[in-house]
Amino acid sequence: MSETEPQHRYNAVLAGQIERRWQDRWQESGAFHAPNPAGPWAEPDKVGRRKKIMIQDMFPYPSGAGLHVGHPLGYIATDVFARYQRAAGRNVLYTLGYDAFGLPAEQYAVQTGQHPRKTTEENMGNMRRQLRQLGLSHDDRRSIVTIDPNYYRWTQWIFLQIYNAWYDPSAGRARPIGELVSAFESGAVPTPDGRAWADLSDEERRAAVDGHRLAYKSQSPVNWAPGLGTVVANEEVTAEGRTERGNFPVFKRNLPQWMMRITAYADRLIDDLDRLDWPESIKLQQRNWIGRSSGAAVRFAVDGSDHSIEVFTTRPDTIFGATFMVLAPEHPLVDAIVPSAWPEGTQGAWTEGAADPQAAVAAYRLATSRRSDLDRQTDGKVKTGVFTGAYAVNPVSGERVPVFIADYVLMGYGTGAVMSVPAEDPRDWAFAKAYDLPYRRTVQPGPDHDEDSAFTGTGPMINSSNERISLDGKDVGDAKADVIALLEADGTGRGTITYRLRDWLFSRQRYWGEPFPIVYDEDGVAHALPDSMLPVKLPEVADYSPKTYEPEDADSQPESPLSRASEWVEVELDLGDGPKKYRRETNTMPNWAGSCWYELRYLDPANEDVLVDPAVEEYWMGPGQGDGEGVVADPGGVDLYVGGSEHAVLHLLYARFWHKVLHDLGHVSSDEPFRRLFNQGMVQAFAFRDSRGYPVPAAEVEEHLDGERTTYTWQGKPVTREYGKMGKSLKNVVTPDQMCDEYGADTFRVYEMSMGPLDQSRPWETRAVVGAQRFLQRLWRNVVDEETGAARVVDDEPDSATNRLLHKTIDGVSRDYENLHFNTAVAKLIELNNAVTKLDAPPRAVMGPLVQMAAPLAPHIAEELWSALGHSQTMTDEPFPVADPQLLVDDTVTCVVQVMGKVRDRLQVPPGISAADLEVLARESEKALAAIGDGQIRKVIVRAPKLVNIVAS
RNA sequence: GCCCCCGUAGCCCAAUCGGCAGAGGCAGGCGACUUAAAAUCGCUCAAGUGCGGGUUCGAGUCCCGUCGGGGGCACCA
Repeated sequence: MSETEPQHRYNAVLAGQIERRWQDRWQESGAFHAPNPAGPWAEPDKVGRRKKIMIQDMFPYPSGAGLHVGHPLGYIATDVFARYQRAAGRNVLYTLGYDAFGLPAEQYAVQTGQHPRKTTEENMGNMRRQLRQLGLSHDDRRSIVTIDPNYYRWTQWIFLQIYNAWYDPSAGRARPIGELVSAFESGAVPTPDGRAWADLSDEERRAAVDGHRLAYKSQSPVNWAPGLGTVVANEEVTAEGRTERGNFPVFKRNLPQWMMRITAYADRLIDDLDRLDWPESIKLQQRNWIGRSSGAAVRFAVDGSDHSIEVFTTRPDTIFGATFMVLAPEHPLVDAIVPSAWPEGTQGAWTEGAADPQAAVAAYRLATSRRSDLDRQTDGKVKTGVFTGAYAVNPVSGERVPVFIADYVLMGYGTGAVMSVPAEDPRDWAFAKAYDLPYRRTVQPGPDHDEDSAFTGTGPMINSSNERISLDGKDVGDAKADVIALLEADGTGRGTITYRLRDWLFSRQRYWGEPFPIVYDEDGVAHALPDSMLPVKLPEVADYSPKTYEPEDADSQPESPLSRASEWVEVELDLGDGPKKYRRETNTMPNWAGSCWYELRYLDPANEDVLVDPAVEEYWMGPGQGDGEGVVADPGGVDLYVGGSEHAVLHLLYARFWHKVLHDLGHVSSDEPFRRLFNQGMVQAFAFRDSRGYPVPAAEVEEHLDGERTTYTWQGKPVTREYGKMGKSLKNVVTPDQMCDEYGADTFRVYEMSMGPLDQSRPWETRAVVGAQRFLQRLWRNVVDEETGAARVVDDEPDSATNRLLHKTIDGVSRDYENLHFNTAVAKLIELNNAVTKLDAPPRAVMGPLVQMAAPLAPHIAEELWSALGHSQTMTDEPFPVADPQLLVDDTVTCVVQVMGKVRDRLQVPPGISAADLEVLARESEKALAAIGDGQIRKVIVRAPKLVNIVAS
C-alpha cells in the first residue's frame, strides 16, 4: 500500500478487517439461526406469525481441488436472496451441508494414499474456510454432513422404510408391507402363481412379499464397469455406453444387486412436474428420461407353434402395414421358434449365408455380443439382422409375416419385439430395404412426400380394411382406438403404456458409502435390522480401495471392499428369535442416497427421535406454506432451490422419488421436495495456448489492440484464445481466496452478482472486478471521510429529485431482489450512489436506505456503514426500506410525438393528462405539423402520457 | 438428425403491455491530483439490436425463414 493513500480508504486490507470482524460477530450472536416452531429447537415465540421461506443450494461435494470463482456463484445469489428476505420480514431457513460420501472422495483418497474420512474432512474444512470468508448467512447449526453416523442413521432408516413398503396401484401410493399380507390374504393382490395365500409355504410367502418391496434384491442385467470396480445406475451411463464418472466402458451383466422400484412412481413423477415451478428444460429432460409412451401390446401367433410373440407399438393404427417382425437377438422366445431348416421361399439375403436357421441365429448372436453398446449405437443407421426361419400371423390382417432378429431392437424396452411397419417407420424402412422386404402404405402420404422413404406424418388411413374392420379414410387417432378395441375384443392385444425408466440400481461395490441395514441368515435370506440397531457404522478396514480391473475385462467380478472386513461381516444378532449368526450386506449405497433427503434433515437436525418433527416439516415445507400460499395443487417443498442443470435426471429424480415414498408413508406432508428450482449459469473463462498448443497462465497474458483486431501475447510471444471451463489443466483458475485478498469479499460478491442474469453463463474477467470495488469505495466515501474516518452524512432533507430517485430505486431494487435480478439491482444502486456523489453533501435520509439496500449484496461494508450512521445493532433484522408510491411518479413526463412512427417532438406534460388533451397538444406541435407537411392525418394513436403517434399520408 | 435456450456499443450486460435503443460496469480517449507512476476523481466516445422477410400506426420485443453460439436427446418401436 502506498503511503499517500488516505488512511480510511476502503481498500482490500480495510475490507478484510471489516469482513472478519462482522463474520465473527454474526457467528457469536447466532444472527442467522432460524427458529423452529417445534421439535428439540422449538422457539415458537421467535417464529411468531412471520411468513417463512426456505432457500437452499444444491448439496456440495467437498472436492480436493478447492473452489474457483465459479463455484460460489449460486451460494452468493442465495445469500443475497436470503438476506433480502430476512430484511423483508420472513423467517428464513438457509444453510449448507456437505455431501461427502461417494466416488470422488474415495478416488481422491486412493490417489493420495489416505483414508477417505481424513481427506474428506480436510476438504470440507478447506471449503468451509473458503465459504466463510464470503460472509454467507447460513444457519451453521444446521450444516449436516452425510458421513456423520447421526445423519446416515436416518439414511439407513429411510432405506428400511422403502424396503418395508410396497406400491399399491389401486390406491396409487406406497403402503406398509404389513398391509400387503392382508391384501394377499383377501385376494386383492394375487399371489405370484395365483394360488391362495393360505396354501403357500413360508418360503413362498416370503418370496411373494419380497417381490413387491420398493427396495428389493434382484438378479438382473446391470451396468458393470470393471475399470471403476463397481456397478452403476442407468442414469450414470452416458449415451456412448460409458460411465459418467471416469468414462469407463460398461457391460451388461446379471448380478445380484439392490434395486429401488422407482418405476412404480413413473406416472406420478411425470404428472407432478406440472405442479412444480421448475425450468421447462429440466422438466423436459425428466419427461424424456421417464419416457412414457402409450400404445398397444399386440400378440402375434407364431405359425405352426403354440408360442406367440407380444410386441409393443405406439402405432397400432398401422398394423395392416406390418410386413415382418423383429425380435431382439436376446429375446427368450427365439430358441423356441427357430426351425431346423430354412422354410420354402426363404430369400438368399435373409440367411446371411448360413446353412440353416439355427446356425444363422447363433452366428448373429455371437456377432452381436461382440459388439459393444458403443458400436451398436454409433453404427446407427446400418441395419443388420437375420431371418429366424419362423413366420408369425398378423392378428388383424391374417397375413403370414417373416420373423427376424436384429440388434436395432432392444431387449430392454417394451417387450423386446416389434411389428415392423416400413411404410411408417424409418428404422423398419431401412431394414426392409437392406433385406428386400415389402412395404405397404397405410397412411396416405402428402403430395410432397418422397416415395423412397417412410412417412411418419399424419393423413387418412389407406389399405387398412378386412371383413371385420375398416380404418380407411379415418385419421390416425380414431384408427388407433378402433384397432385397440378390436384387439381387446379378440383377446389378442390391449391398450398399454410403457416407460423408458428402469428401476434404480442402488448398490455399489465401494467402501465410502452408507452400509445397508441388512443381514443375511445362514440360508442366505435377507433380514432388515430393527431401528434400534441403527446406525450400522462403516467399519475401519485396512484396505478401502475398490477392486478394479482392466476396463475391457467384461468377465471380471465385482468385489466389495467391505467383504474383506470379516470381523464386521460376521455377526451374531438377536433379531427376535434368539442369537444367531448372520452375514452383513457388504455393498454400500450410492452417493445419491445422502442427497435424496437432506433438505428434510436441515429442518430438524438435532432430532434424535424422528427424521423430522412433523410440525417442523409442515411449517417449513408443507403445501400452501411460504411461496405455496394460495397456489392451486401446491406440492410443498423448498421455496427456492438453486443449482446447476447437470443434476436434471439424477439427484432431482431420485430425491423426488424418496420424498414421495416418505409422503405416502405419512412421514412428510409435502408431496415434492423442491417447489421451485432455479438453474444458475456457469462462470466460464478464457484460456490461452502457445504455438505448440500448450496452455499458458491466463493471468499473465497481455492484450493488444491492433487496429480492428485484438491480439494476445504471453512473454512476448503470440498466443491463441479459447473459451470454456475454468480448470487447472487450462491454467486459467481464479479462486475466491485471491479475490478476497485483492479486493475483499464484498467486492467479489458484488462483481459476481453484477456480471449478468443469474441463469446465464458468463465469462470471468478479473480486470473488471475493479468496477465493483469502485462502487463500494464511493459508497464508503458517501458515508465516511477517507482522511479522518468521521461520518460525512448531513441531516438536511434531500432535494426532491434525489428523493424521487431514492424511492424509485427502493421500488426497483425490491422487485429485482424478489425476482433474482441481482445484476440490475446492482446497476440501480450504483446509479443512486453516483447521484449522491454529485451532491455537495450526502443526506443521511438517502444513505441510510442505500446502505440497507446494498446490504444483501455487500453485507460486511453495509454493517460497518450502518454503524457509522449511528446504529449499534446488526442490520440483519432491520426492515427493508419501503418506497412511497407518491414519489414514484414525476411532476412532468416527457411525451414523444411521433409522425409515422418517427419521433418528431417531445412535450413536457403532467403524468395524469387525458388522452384527449394530449392529442390536442400533439396536433398543435409545430415540429409534428412540419413533418406532416401536406399530408392528411388519418389516425392518431395516443398512449397517455408517454406517446402520441400521428399517422398521416 | 430432432428438441430447447441465446445473438443489443470493442467486451459483460439494461430496456413492464410491442411505444424515445441505454440503466450499470470493463476497456478506450481527454482532463484533475502526483516530481513521476499506480490508485483515486471528473468528463467523454461508442451500437440501430446476427441476416432476410412478414404482421403492425409503431418491432430489440410477435410470426416465418436463415446464419452463428450454447445445451439436451439420439435405433425407445
